[in-house]
Amino acid sequence: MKSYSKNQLSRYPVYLRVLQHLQKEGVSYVTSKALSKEVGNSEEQVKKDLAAVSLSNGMPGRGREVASLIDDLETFLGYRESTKAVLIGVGRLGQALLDYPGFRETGLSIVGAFDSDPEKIGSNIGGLKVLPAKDIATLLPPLKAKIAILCIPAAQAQEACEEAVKAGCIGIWNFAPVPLDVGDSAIAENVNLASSLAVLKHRMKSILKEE
Amino acid sequence: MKSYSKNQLSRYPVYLRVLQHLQKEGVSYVTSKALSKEVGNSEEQVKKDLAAVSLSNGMPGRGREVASLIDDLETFLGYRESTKAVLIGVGRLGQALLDYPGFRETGLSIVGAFDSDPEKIGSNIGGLKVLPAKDIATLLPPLKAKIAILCIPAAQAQEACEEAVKAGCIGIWNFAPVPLDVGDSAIAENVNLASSLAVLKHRMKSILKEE
DNA sequence: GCGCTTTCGGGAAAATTATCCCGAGTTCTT
DNA sequence: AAGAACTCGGGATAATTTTCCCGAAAGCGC
Repeated sequence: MKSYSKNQLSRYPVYLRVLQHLQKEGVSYVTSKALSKEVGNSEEQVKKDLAAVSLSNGMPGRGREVASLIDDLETFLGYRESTKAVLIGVGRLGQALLDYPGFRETGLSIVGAFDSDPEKIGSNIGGLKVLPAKDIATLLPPLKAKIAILCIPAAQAQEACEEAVKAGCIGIWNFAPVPLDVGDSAIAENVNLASSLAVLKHRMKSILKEE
Repeated sequence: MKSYSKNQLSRYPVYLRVLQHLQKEGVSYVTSKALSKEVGNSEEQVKKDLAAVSLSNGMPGRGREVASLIDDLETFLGYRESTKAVLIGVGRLGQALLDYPGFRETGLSIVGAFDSDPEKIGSNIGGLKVLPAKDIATLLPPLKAKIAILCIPAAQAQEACEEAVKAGCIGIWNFAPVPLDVGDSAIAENVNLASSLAVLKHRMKSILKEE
């Protein structure tokens, strides 16, 4: 079976987003070249990426059918099937994620929220009743969530991660800025804003120097 | 001059975070092997990464000095100097970022907030008075911000991006899920949650299959 | 219908990134 | 104090990722 690098996987949602936008504008065929302009990658990379997940072929001289590309990408990315997740840590960031309407179209449905703050437990945030974090072991399994979204301070992340994995989660979406040890029975994906910012700041230096 | 790949740059804040944690625990020397265990990368990669930004050498048989590594990393990452930024779009996510205390230690200071919602304009959020987005052209330049943090819906991102660049920003930290065209005089860095989630979901498949 | 242009597909080459490996120097153990 | 065990640094090797390139096929203009 084909394998996909992290970078390559990251590009697919971008293609999909652009294709959906094109479709809304009534475009029904698109060339790799045109798509590469939109997303900022090279034409060859777009071609290889699409060929790797698309069942249909492009037409020489015309391009690829937008509708079937969207089909293929949504299927490949699992947008068509629902994946259940729980959110751990209902702070500002956690609330922002609960509120984010875009998750629905990616097939992610947040079915539970946990927090350790007594003031928040029991309250209703984003349509979910906040559950006590200390009872994850008993309250999480019945929710059948496969993903745990960690929006808690770094100091508590490892512990929460372990509890979530024990409670049946196989994916940890980690927004805390620390590396996690998830063991072999789960996957961790980190969203590290400090890393993203480091890349931006370093790239900015080259512009400052040129001027 | 040495160049750094995006992935490599992303790793440095992770090293730094772990080193700071070790220092708090009273550790003064660390080996590449020990550090590699903490961050989950290979030992060789850690060695190369650190050698690329560190002025000091490690001691065979003993490792590297934690304090000087922290020094070197903070300097390299620009944590020691303040970088000014404005935030555009004070929704849930924007407010979460305004609130995030971790930015201060990375040298990022948010000096202004813009929104187009009349209800929000003029209100005080996170210690900043929200300014009208339509007046970015005149209100942004005096703030001397080099970075614009875009927390707005996809449909408005490109326009806001162009305004920010025109107003003097050379870095666009884009939280909208669309690729931006920033021209040659600026750098864009995307935080695309859909991409991150796509990576996680795809990796999770391998675990589901094994069982 | 017939060239001309465009675009695809995929093999080959180039570039980049990560890993392997070994000599040299330092600490630890006995 | 001498040998064993680590660890660093950095060159060499391997793997991966990206780019280059060309034949074939489809659309377009005349």
